[in-house]
Amino acid sequence: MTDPSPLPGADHARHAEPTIEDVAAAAGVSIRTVSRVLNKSPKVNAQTRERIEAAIAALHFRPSLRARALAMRRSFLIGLIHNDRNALVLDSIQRGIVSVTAEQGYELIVHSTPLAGDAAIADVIGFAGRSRVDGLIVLPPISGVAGLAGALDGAQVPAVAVSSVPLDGFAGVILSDERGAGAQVARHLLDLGHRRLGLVNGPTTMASARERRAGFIGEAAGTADASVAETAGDYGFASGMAAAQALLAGPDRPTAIFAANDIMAAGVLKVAARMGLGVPDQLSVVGFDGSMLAQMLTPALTSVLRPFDAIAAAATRHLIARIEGTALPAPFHPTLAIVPAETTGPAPKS
Amino acid sequence: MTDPSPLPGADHARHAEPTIEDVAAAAGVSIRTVSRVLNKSPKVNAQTRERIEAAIAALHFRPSLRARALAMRRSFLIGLIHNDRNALVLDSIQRGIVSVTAEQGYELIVHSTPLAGDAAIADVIGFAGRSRVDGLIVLPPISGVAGLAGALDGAQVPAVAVSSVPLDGFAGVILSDERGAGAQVARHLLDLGHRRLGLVNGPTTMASARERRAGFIGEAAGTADASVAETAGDYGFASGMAAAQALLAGPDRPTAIFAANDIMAAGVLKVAARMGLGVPDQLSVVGFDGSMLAQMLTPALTSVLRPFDAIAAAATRHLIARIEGTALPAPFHPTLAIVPAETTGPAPKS
DNA sequence: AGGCTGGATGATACCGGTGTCAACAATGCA
DNA sequence: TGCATTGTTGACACCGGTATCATCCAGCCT
Repeated sequence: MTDPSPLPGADHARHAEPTIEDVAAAAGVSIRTVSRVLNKSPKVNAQTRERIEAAIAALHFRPSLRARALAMRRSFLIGLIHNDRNALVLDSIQRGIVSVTAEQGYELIVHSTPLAGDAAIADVIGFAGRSRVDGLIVLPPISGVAGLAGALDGAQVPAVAVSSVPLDGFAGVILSDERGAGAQVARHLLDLGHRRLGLVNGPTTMASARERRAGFIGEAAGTADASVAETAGDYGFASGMAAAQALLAGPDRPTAIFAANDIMAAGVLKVAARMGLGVPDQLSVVGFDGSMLAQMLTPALTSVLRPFDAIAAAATRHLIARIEGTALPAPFHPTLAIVPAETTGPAPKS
Repeated sequence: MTDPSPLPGADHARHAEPTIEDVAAAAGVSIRTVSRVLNKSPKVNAQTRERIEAAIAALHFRPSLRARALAMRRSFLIGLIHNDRNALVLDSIQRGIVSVTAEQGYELIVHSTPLAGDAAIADVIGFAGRSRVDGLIVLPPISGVAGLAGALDGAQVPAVAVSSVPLDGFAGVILSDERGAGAQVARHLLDLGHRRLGLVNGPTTMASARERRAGFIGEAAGTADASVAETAGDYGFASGMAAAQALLAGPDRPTAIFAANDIMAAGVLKVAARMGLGVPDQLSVVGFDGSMLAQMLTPALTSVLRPFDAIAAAATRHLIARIEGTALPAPFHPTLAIVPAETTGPAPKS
């Protein structure tokens, strides 16, 4: 059949994986027909199909992702971009992504960039071009970098952001009620009798942080004698401590503090301890994310649980649908629920 | 040159990335010569090389990883396998890996398996076969699964374990002095005057945990009136709490507890707080890993710092050297140093 | 019976690179 | 000047799949 040329360079092949040709020979058909079976084409005789499937099983044949990718001009690779140094939830997110990619025939390729700003954009575009991913999943905080979505769009790379709210340029895939969650927290604290509230904001560049703030402040405004003292935070531990120090310095310090993520809340707890403030007796604290950190802190942190694995899975499904041009799934509305733990209690009498 | 056949199926190409052929045309050479430049072959005239490199730069050409992979029968993909649900350090590890893969022309592909035991082995082998990775990096705890190394070996997949000590079947790539670190912890506590020591072990199936224990107990044995009470742990938070409850129940409770990782140490702190034991006044606690959790706890946890990013980078370098058949780098000996924080202090008088 | 129709299958080009080997020019040496 | 040698370069097959198109074979119609 083929040219009887001596095979060149000897066979230093490590894998010796069977190829589609081996399957075709075993089943007595052409490779094209095997290919049809692999792609579930309906135009194959039932008996032929069975014969081929038997051969595939017997040989433990797995089609080479890269040969297929080359021919189809698609890589079946989904890229994940992250640059968070405090990625408490990275594991859940990857688990959620892989659960979907595995069932849809994709693989997850990860790029963790140490850069920020425009350099990060260049790095991401370079990664996408190099690895030829079919699509990209972008995590905060890099997903909030201005211009990233536009750059990806320009490079024709489908991308979704694992973000709770629509991000500039990114499609709104996950629509969680951050505002409502912020309101829930305020309501929880108000119901416990707190009136002087403290807020440690997330980065104001992030829409989700702004939403949480709006919900929290809006709910508090509904109670006449309630007030909110705000401080800036950047989701980092140090910023949580700094914010707490600022909030707790004066005489009319808040009796409850809401931090926009668990990490900053941990910083608040540390400052409270140093100041000798009992939690929750003298100060209540609420975090956000429901990460494992919340449970591991002492006292256990009251926090708003976000189902990261489900969120990541939904983002992945959306991305794959976009890549394949199939019907887009409806936006995913995760439930954000406050999980009361040990850091919230009735407001002190004083 | 080529057949003037009408291009089929129209061009629904999304990327429109330039190919090696475009570069060759722009530089007025054959694709083979461009390929030589890409592979840094010395057999190219300096002027020709410059011309080609200029064309590459002008066209923003990036060679397609998958075409190259197909031709070279290598994927340039390195797989990372993890199954830890409490991956506090996953981020550092991925950052360390990517810092090396990026500079060596590889990409990182991640598989997170929800399975355990033999099913996990099958899952990993399936992943390796499907994605055709050139090599695999395996994280604990799945790296400790009996038979995994053998299975990978049988499948001809080069693999390294990011493990501190030689693991059954895996090459000893990282050789950290876990025993010495365990001894350091004991010494620290003995120097502070503690004599009744508690130990929350890691899984006894893990060599690194056994080493830490041996070092800790060995060092304590050198002090006549010192004693060590041991309990079992599985690196999980709940097991840390359970162990602490067991250790602290009796009348002659230890005045210092060493937990084999930070997560279990957090559990110990929580139990101590519930029992009203002041830390470090009545009880000292030491963790292991030096994760960000240690700093975020209150009081800040004394822990043994492990440079996970450097460890992961070293493992990656070793793996790539194995893949490419170049000289293996010397085993990496990371320094494990105890970082005193707020959870250790002088033994109580009593 | 002959032509038409549609389903099943195969031959062959192609995806974008690399490996092999031959062709060719320039150089060194006798 | 003739010839071997070295340095550059290109033609072509190939990696393992998929896409296009042609072919073959029944079954059906007039």
